Amino acid sequence: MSPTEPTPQASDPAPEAGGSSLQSPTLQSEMDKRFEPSTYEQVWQRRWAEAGIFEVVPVPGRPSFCIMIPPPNVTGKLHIGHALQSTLQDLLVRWHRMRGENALWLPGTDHAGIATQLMVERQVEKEGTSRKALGREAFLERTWEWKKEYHGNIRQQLDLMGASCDWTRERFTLDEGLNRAVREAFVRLHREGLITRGEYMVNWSPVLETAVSDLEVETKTVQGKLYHVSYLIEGEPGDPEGTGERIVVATTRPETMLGDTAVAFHPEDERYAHLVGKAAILPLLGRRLPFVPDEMVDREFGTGLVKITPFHDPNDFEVAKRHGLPGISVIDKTGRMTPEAGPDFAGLTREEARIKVVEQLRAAGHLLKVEDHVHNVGHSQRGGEAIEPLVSTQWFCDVSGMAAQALAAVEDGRLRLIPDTWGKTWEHWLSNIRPWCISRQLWWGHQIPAWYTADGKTIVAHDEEEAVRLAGVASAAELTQDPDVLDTWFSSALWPFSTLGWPEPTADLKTFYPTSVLITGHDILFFWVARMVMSGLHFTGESPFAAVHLTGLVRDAEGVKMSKTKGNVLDPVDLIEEYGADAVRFTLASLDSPGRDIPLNPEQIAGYRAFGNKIWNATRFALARIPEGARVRVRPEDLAVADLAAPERWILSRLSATAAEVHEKFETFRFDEACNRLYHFFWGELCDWYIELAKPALLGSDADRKLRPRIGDVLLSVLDQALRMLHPVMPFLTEEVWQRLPGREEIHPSTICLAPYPQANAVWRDEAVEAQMDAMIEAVTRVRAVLAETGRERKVGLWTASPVLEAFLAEQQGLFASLCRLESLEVSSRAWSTSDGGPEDLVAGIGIKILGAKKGGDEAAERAKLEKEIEKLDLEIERTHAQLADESFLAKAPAPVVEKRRAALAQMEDRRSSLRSSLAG
RNA sequence: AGGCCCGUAGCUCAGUUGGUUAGAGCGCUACGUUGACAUCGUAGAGGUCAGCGGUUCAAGUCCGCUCGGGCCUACCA
Repeated sequence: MSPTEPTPQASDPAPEAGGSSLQSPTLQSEMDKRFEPSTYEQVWQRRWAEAGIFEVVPVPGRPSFCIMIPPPNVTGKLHIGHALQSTLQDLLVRWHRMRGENALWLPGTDHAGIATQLMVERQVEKEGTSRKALGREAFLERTWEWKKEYHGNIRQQLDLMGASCDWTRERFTLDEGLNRAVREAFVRLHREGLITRGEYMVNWSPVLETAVSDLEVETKTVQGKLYHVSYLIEGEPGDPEGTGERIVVATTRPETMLGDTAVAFHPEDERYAHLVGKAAILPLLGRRLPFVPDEMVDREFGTGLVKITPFHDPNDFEVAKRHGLPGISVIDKTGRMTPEAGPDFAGLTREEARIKVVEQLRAAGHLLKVEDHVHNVGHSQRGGEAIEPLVSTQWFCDVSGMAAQALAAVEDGRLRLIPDTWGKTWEHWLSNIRPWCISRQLWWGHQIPAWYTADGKTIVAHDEEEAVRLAGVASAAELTQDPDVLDTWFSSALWPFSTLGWPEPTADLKTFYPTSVLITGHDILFFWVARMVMSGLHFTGESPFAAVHLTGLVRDAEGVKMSKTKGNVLDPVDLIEEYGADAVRFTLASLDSPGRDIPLNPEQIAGYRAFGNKIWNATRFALARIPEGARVRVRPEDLAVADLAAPERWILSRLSATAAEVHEKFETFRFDEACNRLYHFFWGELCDWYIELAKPALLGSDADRKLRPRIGDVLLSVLDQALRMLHPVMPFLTEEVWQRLPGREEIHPSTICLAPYPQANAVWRDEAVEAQMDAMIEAVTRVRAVLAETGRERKVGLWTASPVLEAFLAEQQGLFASLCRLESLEVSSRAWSTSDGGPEDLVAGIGIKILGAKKGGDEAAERAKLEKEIEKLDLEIERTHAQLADESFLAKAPAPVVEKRRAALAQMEDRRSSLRSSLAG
């Protein structure tokens, strides 16, 4: 906010800060010529933590803003994608904090069931033991130890990034409170009939030995084979030789034929209608396979006959259900063949069995041909091996009703997806959703709150005590708890409210729920976002956040996905070490444009580090050169524009315009454009122009200074507000530099983190001075260019037909000359004549005449350049003439557009005549 | 198989509801070091906006098709 427009302030210093400045040791020393982020970044992070300024004590009456961190894997390491997401989350939370809101960024970690268990398994295997040998209790103890050991890593890395999380509210998906929420959710869903236990076909990972959900299966296209196998048709009873008729089925998985119980064909397939009531004989095992007609079969594919393996293929499972066919398990949970596969195959792996089945089929003359065949095979996302569809008893959650709710929430705007192109994907997935298999045969996770009695009853309860009561047994000893744990995403789905104390109606829940925005990668839209929305709507009646900002994937400089095997992984910790966290943050934020992946080039980070150096040095210059007693001004009357010279009025106007734009860009999650505005304001407008315009007064005599009242105050105040505007993106540098500004303690006594965010200030907007300055800037640039090209003596004449502009130029004559390093400058109201010699030009209504003598230079090249420029103008003038002669353009285009074209035409014609006289002279 | 996104300067990308001669950063070229910054300054070169067709007074922008790249979803044995 600007000093003129007070809003609720976060300016009350945290008690620990004691109202005094948070001193950084580096503040004691002179500012070095170069900035060195590593000298102050972590110093500030520690100071801020010690002062507790990110610990939220909600102030009643203020708006709340809350972001839940997408909890990283507790034993993991932050990758560059986390760095991007953390940057954006921190940016938003710092922005809202500076706007005086109750701004909470709640950190935490995820127990990440499979991933963590695998890591610990690998560790104990290195010690020569195994998970199973240790037993559940001992293994879990090891896993908790592991968690404790690595837990601090995530915080440390977030600290490096400058994350302003409230660590007093940190949560872990397996901690007591969240476990309570998980049990509550499970019991409620069960009592509503949405969670059930049953025997169904699931995606089984033989390596992990657990069921996984549909989402954890990745379909990969593989080059496989299609085996054509001939089956004999069973003869009439009492006819042991059979009819001699053969049929041919095609399969990509011959080993599953050992579990076949039928052969299917399309009900309308004339070729096979006569087979109804008959059966085929399964080669190798001699099992009788009835023929069944079923719509599932595609008549065009293969022979139009499909072998049915109810227990090892999801389609076949459905067919078998429809026709009452039995199923036979021939593959077990470790991926080996069962005794039911027959003595020749029992104990073999799936792969070995395939080879042996094919061998035996070939030997028996049943293998007709083998074709190459490209098909899709589901693979385990974690284990990497082919998923085995298996029938097993699992817990399922019927999410169809919740999915409809989630769909509606996006449709009616309670939840915004950003960018909104994700709406279609959202709709497609949610309207085709299937029951969610939520049980996992793992140990690390939330154990399912279900108990079994000796006589086979299932009791679902919040805890053992309740289970004993409900079961009507004497003690827990008579009950066995389900050994399985819940899918990790089941607890993550509750994250936005379980972290705030749900199911208890806590103060935090009231203050911060629903949360404001979720920032995460689009890769977990279904895994996590959709499930949070579903459970949020179901349990709280509200979307858990008002908006989801989905970021792209961070790629390498060439746009290639980062991967360890390619060796193109950029580690945020390394990048911070080399460039500083602020530069990394600025880069990531400025690359976040909607719906795009993010190519990260270290050269670009270096560019933004240079920007940091620019900020550093601009401040260093200001502090060294401002007049005695100059200070940051807070109140508007201290910087009344009426007293100020044009450059001061101009930069304050630009500052105000920038604040308005940045506000709009942050509001709409256009972090890239906000960063670009900030960059261009600071470097392009403040440094390149305003500071240059200030130099004659700051470095010159008292007389020079008299012409520029309050110049020091203006420079410091603009710096102050620019730093505050930049703070959410570059927290460390802005704090380090801002602390040195005299008078900044009136903005906030201890830290920029709690200083108000600058807002547009209408009294500073000055369209007239902006127009005049724009014209001057254009003219200065043109003069520099002409002088550079022609190598003339630096003597220049300006003229303009506009009296207002002429007066302005006359007033700024000294500055104009200094910006172009001119020896002399004349300003007049009339054009110079060709006889005055020298090239001329006309930009933004200002005529330019070079009055200085030739000092050499390539005359032919100059003429060629002029000619080219005139040619371009000719073309454009001709086009514009044609357009303005077009009746339909004049009739249909809006008047302002026509007016603009007319004005443009006049300008182009004026300019052309100027350039022509240059050529003539 | 269906859906989505992308194709703009050497590279990576902006470009709001269609409206001046299409922008930025990096890279490149020339010049510049009387003290904020060489992590710098000044200026410059560089684009038939993938292609074709359509709508419109007007298209990088809207529509259709084609080509090229990427992603997601999907049970064809």
